[in-house]
Amino acid sequence: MNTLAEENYLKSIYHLSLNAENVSTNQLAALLNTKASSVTDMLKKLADKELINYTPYQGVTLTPPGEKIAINIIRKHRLWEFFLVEKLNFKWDEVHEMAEEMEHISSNELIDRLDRFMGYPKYDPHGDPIPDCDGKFKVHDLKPVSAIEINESGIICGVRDHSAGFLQYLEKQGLTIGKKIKVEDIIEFDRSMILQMETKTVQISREVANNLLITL
Amino acid sequence: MNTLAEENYLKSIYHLSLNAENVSTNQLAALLNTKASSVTDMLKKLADKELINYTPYQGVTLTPPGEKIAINIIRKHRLWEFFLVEKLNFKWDEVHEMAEEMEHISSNELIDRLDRFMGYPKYDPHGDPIPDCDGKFKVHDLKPVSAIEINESGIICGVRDHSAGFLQYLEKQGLTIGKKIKVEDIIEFDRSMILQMETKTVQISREVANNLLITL
DNA sequence: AATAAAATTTAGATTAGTCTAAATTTATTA
DNA sequence: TAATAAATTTAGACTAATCTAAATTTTATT
Repeated sequence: MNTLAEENYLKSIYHLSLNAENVSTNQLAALLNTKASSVTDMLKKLADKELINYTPYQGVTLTPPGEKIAINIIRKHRLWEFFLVEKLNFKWDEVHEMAEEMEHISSNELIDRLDRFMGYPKYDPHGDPIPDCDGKFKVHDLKPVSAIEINESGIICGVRDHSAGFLQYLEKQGLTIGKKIKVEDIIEFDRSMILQMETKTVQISREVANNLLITL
Repeated sequence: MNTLAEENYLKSIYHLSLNAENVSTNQLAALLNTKASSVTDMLKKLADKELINYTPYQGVTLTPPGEKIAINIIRKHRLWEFFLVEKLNFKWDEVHEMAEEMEHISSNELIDRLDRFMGYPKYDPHGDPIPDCDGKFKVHDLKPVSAIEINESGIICGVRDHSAGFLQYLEKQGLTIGKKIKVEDIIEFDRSMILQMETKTVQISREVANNLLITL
């Protein structure tokens, strides 16, 4: 098995890989709250284990075995988040830190049974897809609210920013997963958006619109 | 917060304290699968933190704060074991290793909610009492089957040996928590015992009888 | 293309937890 | 009670993961 630190590096490389071909040392250092020199050391170790492809100065990518491990950790993280919200009634902004610890519980049998216990959920409380026991998951393509025009509408299906502060703000505005919204107007001055919802109208900044994801 | 190693030492000291006033370095080394010299190092560290009372060569006891931490870890361990058996349908011999990891999930809010979710269970799958959120628990006094006479009876309420092998053996014989047994005979030669149960009669060795706990 | 800036790696040190081997203390026993 | 055995601690070393500071490589800019 891999150490906690190794698992966290693989997970971070996976996440950063979604936005860029090669993941850089500095990107990892920033995400992992560590120093670039520490990252370099770990990259060598992971490369020795053939979990990443590492060329000095050129960044890294995951090998297939490395990606498998990363996805398995993400599966665990999201299933535990689902458990915490659905079974223990935590709010969606409260579960991230706990799941950061729980994702390292090693047993796959445990996580598969947890999956069954909860009825094989497809999405976690933030709308992120939960990989199945073979690591497969739908990448339903979402767009930020900021990308749609006046009078277009969609259903809230995810967030880009997972910080507690952002999630709490959304909760307060009623902008939660599954809600239908329609763009009523866009303010020219700051491009903030006025959204029509079932029972009310809310105004959100461009920043918020960029981080709120919908399907049409 | 304390490290994983520290938590495991405190937990082990607690368990060993139940059988002896002072816990010795070698006892800890044996239980933790480590060397006496490693134990000494850790004892110094825990003494610095005032979690144990340590006098060189004389063994250790837990301080009140140390005991509180130990009991909290045991609470977590037993609640997770209960969860694994009751909600995820694991068998009683399968859950120990998983709970060894899960007991270190730090959030107390999480464990309190888990407790509520399961209806505040009083005993774990092996019959051990689960401390409540204030660390209190009943120490119902059990005796080994080997301590009762012919024609006396009792209800199985716990085990001394928690190894998977022993638990599997008990399961196969139907000697599980809650079952009523009566001593029908004791074989003089090896003091093995013949137990009358609801639907059948089983013979168990003295060794087994010593490790199977009942209430009268 | 030369130089400056940014990114990355290397070198050497640090901490937690562990180890072996040697030294010391306590317990046992002849 | 002196010698021996057992238990424990100390000394010094090791590994994983991190750090700072210096060196190197890549990228950007005149």
